[in-house]
Amino acid sequence: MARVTTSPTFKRLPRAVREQQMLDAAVRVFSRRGFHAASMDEIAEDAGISKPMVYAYLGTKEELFIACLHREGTRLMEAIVAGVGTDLPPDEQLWRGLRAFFGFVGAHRDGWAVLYRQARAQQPFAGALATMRERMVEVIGTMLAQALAAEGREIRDMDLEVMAYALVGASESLADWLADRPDADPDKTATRMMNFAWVGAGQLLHGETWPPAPLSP
Amino acid sequence: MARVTTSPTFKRLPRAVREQQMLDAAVRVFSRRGFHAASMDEIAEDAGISKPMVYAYLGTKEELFIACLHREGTRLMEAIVAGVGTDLPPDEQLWRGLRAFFGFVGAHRDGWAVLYRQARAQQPFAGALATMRERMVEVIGTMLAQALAAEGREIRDMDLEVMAYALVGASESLADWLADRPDADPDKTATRMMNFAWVGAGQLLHGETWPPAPLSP
DNA sequence: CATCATACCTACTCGCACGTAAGGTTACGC
DNA sequence: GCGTAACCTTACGTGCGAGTAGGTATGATG
Repeated sequence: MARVTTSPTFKRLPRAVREQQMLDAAVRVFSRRGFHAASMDEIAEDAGISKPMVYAYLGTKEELFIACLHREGTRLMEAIVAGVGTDLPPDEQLWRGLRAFFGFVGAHRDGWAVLYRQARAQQPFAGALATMRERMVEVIGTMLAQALAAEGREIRDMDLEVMAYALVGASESLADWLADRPDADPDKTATRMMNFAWVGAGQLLHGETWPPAPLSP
Repeated sequence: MARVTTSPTFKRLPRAVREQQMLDAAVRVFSRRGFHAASMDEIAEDAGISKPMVYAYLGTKEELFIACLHREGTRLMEAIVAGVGTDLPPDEQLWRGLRAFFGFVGAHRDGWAVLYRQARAQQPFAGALATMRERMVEVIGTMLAQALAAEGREIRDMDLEVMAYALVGASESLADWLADRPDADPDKTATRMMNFAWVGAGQLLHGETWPPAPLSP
């Protein structure tokens, strides 16, 4: 069938490059439309390529979404573990983790939207996301457990897990807050989160803050 | 066209009753399938009624979802304001709010899933949900502001807002945790949340807890 | 008992978007 | 220079599900 095909003859690129472009486009489109409302046509167009290429390289819509999820998730994890030094006091570790986390979200708002806002809701992906969250909860849990061990104290495992969940949840919520406010500063957000998580609302209301800065630096 | 229509001739019910049945069904189906994967046919079938009735009473799929959102949201809000007494010390107020909140989620897991897991992701509804969350944030913010005023202290508005967001976010996260664990106890979850939010991770690790119960009652 | 409104049904239309068949075109090795 | 493989296209087939047309029962009111 195909007609003369050629308009101004676009550049041909190696597969690896195109794949990244497609993933970039997919993340953008999924992020602003949602999984279902996003059409493969729009993703292809946004990537400057035609639809069958997307199918040829990344497979079906679901597989494409999984690929996005995987890439963004890996990036986030890497950013965090790179930020958290080892062998530091627990509050310092937490602080660095939060800084890295909010830094990432501030710099990759689309990725964040795909990763959490979308994946959490859509049935087939909730599992994959849950796995990622487990890992984060585990990381935080381990950190807290070490802090406890250093003090020679003990808390039930479930309490630790719940605490880690609360921490992760609060962070996710503030990440949403941050993602919706382009002018907000990731570092300030991290500071506020740290104050809330470490010092607690009760002490915070009494004027206590996490060392050394006052509540609003 | 229509055939003999009648099998054993089901009960005819007044509109108000059917509407509630439909909403019940819609919440169930939306909750387990997600907005898009849910079909109007399945909702109708689950409600024990045929599709055109749904359109006649509740309108299009979007409108139906909005109706679910509205009903569940109102119920949640009512449960909370009923729980929070007025003119109590702030920690007591927070504690009661959390109890009511987790109690509601424990008893209406489907409603919770629709309200948050779904609405947050789907484009057209994010706005409506955001409004509801604003209200909650405002309620909490006001509460915190009163607590501050009682102490004669002051914090920037934005810090209060962020703190409220963190609190709401942590609660949502634990609500998810709770919704996924049928055997978990809402009251215990509320206790853990209260400890985390009020006392803070730092003090918690030192063995401090919120009065009067120890960490795991 | 006629009449009207309300509850309720079966059986369709129709568009959208996933996924694909079949065929062009450029680049690179030999 | 020539084959062949990788890149890229247009133009479909197809299924599913939102929404509707048009008709049937039932109960209330005169």
